[in-house]
Amino acid sequence: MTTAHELTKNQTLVFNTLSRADGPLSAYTILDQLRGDGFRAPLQVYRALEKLLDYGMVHRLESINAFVACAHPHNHSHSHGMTAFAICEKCGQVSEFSDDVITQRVRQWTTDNGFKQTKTTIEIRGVCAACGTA
Amino acid sequence: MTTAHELTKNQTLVFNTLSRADGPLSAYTILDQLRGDGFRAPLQVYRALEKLLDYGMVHRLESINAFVACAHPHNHSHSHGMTAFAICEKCGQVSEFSDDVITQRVRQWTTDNGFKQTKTTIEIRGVCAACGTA
DNA sequence: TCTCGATATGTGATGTTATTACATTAGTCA
DNA sequence: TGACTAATGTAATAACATCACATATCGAGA
Ligand SMILES: [Zn+2]
Ligand SMILES: [Zn+2]
Ligand SMILES: [Zn+2]
Ligand SMILES: [Zn+2]
Repeated sequence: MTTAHELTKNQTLVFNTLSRADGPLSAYTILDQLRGDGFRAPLQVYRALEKLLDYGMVHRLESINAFVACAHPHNHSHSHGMTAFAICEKCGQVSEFSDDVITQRVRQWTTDNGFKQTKTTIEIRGVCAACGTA
Repeated sequence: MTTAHELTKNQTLVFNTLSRADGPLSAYTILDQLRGDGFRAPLQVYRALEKLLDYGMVHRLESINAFVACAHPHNHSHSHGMTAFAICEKCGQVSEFSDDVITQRVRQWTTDNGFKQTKTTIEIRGVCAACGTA
């Protein structure tokens, strides 16, 4: 079901920047990294991000105003469930996972309450195993 | 276990503003509503919000950069579980709830992965029952 | 091939959200 | 009193995001 999306030049540049990064980047950090490629304005980044988010290739981390490449590069659908993120406040590493039980419980609540969900954000802030023992 | 906190003047003003509102407010909206009470700068709002968040009297909605008074005004602890929010994109109404199963599953993941969580954000965006049938 | 419409891009200005830095005021307690 | 802490006031700045308008690119059909 994974549709291959033909990325435009700017989308490719932004996606590659995120893919190479070892953690989430802010839009302005991406902009700075792409100055050498001709990027001059935030909108160039935000427009590319908008598409990449649509395609499911990138996620937005609401709690830190940053963006990260999807951890499942060959399966951009996330068709079955909601995605959760654990964000380390020490090293910035993000772990992406999904949990069917959580997905079901959220769906249960929305069903029970007549709420039509369009997007769900689950972000766990804290300290990762590596940083916790360091 | 609910500790009564003595609020300062600014904290009281900000909390009352949020309590009277029928939905979440941005810090700058709060500021505007408090101009008549002598508020002149964002920091006055942010400093009060910081304390109110500490006390658990107010929640920050990460996905919309806004703040809302806790829906459980006489029990600011949230001691037992994580709080989730359903945010209507039509009318702005926020429903606050907590689900033990979700809390347990998140804890399970963090335990399994050695992740020390400090705060967890769960926000469901969509359309509430009232707006969905309107 | 030409024209049209849709999509993508370039650019400056502006809007929105949050913090830094420093000065001042008010309460607490030897 | 003096010394300390918490709270407040204010200006400036930083960080994040969008609007408005111009230009470019590309493909479907006349
Ligand atoms: Zn993903
Ligand atoms: Zn870490
Ligand atoms: Zn609450
Ligand atoms: Zn609604």
